[in-house]
Amino acid sequence: MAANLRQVADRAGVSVRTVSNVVSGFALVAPDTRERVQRALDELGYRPNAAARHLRGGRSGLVALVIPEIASPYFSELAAHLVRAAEARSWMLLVQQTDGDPERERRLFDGVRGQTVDGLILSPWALSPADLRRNPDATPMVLLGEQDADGLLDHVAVDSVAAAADATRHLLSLGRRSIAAIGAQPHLHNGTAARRLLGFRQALAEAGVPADPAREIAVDRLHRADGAAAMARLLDRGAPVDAVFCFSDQLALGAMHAAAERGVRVPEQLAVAGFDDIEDGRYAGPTLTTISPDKQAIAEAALTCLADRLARTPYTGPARRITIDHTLLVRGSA
Amino acid sequence: MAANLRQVADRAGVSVRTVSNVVSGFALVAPDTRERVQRALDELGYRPNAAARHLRGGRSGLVALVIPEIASPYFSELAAHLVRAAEARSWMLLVQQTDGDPERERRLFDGVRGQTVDGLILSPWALSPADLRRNPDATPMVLLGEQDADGLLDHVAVDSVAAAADATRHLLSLGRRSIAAIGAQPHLHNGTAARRLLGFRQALAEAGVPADPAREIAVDRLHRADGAAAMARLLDRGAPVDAVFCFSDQLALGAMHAAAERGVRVPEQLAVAGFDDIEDGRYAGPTLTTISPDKQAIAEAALTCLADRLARTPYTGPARRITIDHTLLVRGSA
DNA sequence: AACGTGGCATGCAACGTGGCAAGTGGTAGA
DNA sequence: TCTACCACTTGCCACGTTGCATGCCACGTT
Repeated sequence: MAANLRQVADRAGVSVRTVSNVVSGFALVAPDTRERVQRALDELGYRPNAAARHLRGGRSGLVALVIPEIASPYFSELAAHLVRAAEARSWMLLVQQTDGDPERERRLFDGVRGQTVDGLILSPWALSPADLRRNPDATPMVLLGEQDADGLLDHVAVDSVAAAADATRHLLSLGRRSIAAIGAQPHLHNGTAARRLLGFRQALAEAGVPADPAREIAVDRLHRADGAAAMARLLDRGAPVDAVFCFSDQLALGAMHAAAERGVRVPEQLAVAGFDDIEDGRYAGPTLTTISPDKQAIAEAALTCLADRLARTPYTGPARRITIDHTLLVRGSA
Repeated sequence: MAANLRQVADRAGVSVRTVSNVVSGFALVAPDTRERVQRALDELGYRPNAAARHLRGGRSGLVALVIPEIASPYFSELAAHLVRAAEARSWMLLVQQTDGDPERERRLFDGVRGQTVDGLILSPWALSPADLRRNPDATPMVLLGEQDADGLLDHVAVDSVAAAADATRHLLSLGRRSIAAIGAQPHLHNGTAARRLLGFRQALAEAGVPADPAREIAVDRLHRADGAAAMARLLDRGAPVDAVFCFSDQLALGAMHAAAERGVRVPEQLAVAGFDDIEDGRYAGPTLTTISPDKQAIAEAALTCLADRLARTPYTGPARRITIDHTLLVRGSA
């Protein structure tokens, strides 16, 4: 097995080049020659050598996805869409995780490229805009989320300001006025958290509800445990809270868990809204009201960006900033 | 950028071969030469060309993970461990999903190999043992789960019979006697489901509880929705059920959801146990009692198998069947 | 009969790297 | 002074593929 073009060519009595033409199907080959070669291909079980094609053609057929954590439901659901969308474009998806570590993030950001992958889909966590701008080679790259790199890089994201405002307005529409936000990340260059906080504040301001910094809870990570801890802090402080907008569903699920542990009823005493529309939220008790980004559209848009950049290499056109639709899904928790 | 050995060699005033020696660090190079070359490497920002190395050396540094769904929490958590374990061995992980489609499964099983990846980690869903045995090239391969391919392929799995029996015995120890099982898959060549059913039956038999086929519910997939539907069928039938062992946590979470919808209290009226120990279970209401497989150990074992096979290619030694430890985690649901 | 054309097939070269074995220059010992 | 040896360096080749340019042949035209 592992026959190469030369062996197939010998067997079919033609040149290597002709076999290559048959395999790629593009060049001009006489029908009977084509058939003879095809038979040899089948008999020997020929499979194109990816390494040689990569070396010759400069394309690996690989796209890297660099994210904080693949085990996080939002990212694993997104990865599922990306794998499918990539397959439709004859790409395969390489998954790398940074574990939220800036050093690893920088290393992967620099390292995965180097002719290994055709493109890079990066969800930055701690990298600063300055880090991001430093794109040493011409590897096409798309950023997920709103990192505000001065519009120099392709971005795909929902409008976090609008979405956060939508969620907050919904909580306001329920008559809640003591609304907290969980998920601020002032210590990170994380445009996403900052923009969700902005949308939250805007909606409160619109409704004439005074901002209360004590109700804006920062978290280190976006795990359930962080949401639970934040909720616990909020409740144990004793200040009135009748609703909470969490910047991710994971945070929201953790927050609901902490509320349940303290006997606080959701949604009666505490309305909870999340962000991401992960599957768990649909089965939580109560089911989670959330902002649903169109994940399939994100995947499609990201790959389209890469494909476009790749088509005209080196394409140094203006960065694209693609905004993806979102929906407010009202369920049981708010 | 994208300098190659030749350019570095020209700059350093040495031969390509010497630069290669410096880069790989293995051969004999005079200290001052090494330093000079190193400077040229740094100045030009040299990065080894993955394609050329792959072509020359036959190793791509890639391992493929072929699973039904990356969005499924069990698999995404496992993938997280695999990415980390792979990185420790200088491998990168390529993720492919079959969506439970036998045709795609077969295609990926055959197709990903072909010199593209150094190894294959496969979690078969619908492929028959006969399909699995047909390993056309020598690409090292590890199976996750118990597919019973006559011991011809490397396997890594927990002992599903023992684990299912452990979970069932726990339900029995609570005094429950009307115990159902959700997750049978008689229509698939799925050794895992079959073995969990076997363990379930064994534990019942040990306790002298008669087997009741009507309490063994089959499912098509392992999603929450399947668990919810199965639970609904079970409850709506009106036959007494005071406990249920689900073959996955996703099924269990769905089942708990369906129970809650019908006002059935867990664990008072219905004890629920799952399998997989996914993160959601730790935050469900009530928290989910489950069998916890050591996922990190699975990841390590799978990669070790691949590495061993790869080290002595073509290693046609006997297949290894590695059994991974599991623990029963007793939490709120049972 | 010589020529041009178009359909098809082929040889050469190169992508960047690393194994192999030979080559270089210098030093120590005979 | 010659040789043997050592430490270091190098040229050549092959991995499998595809772009390019060219070769060959048959057929129809002039």
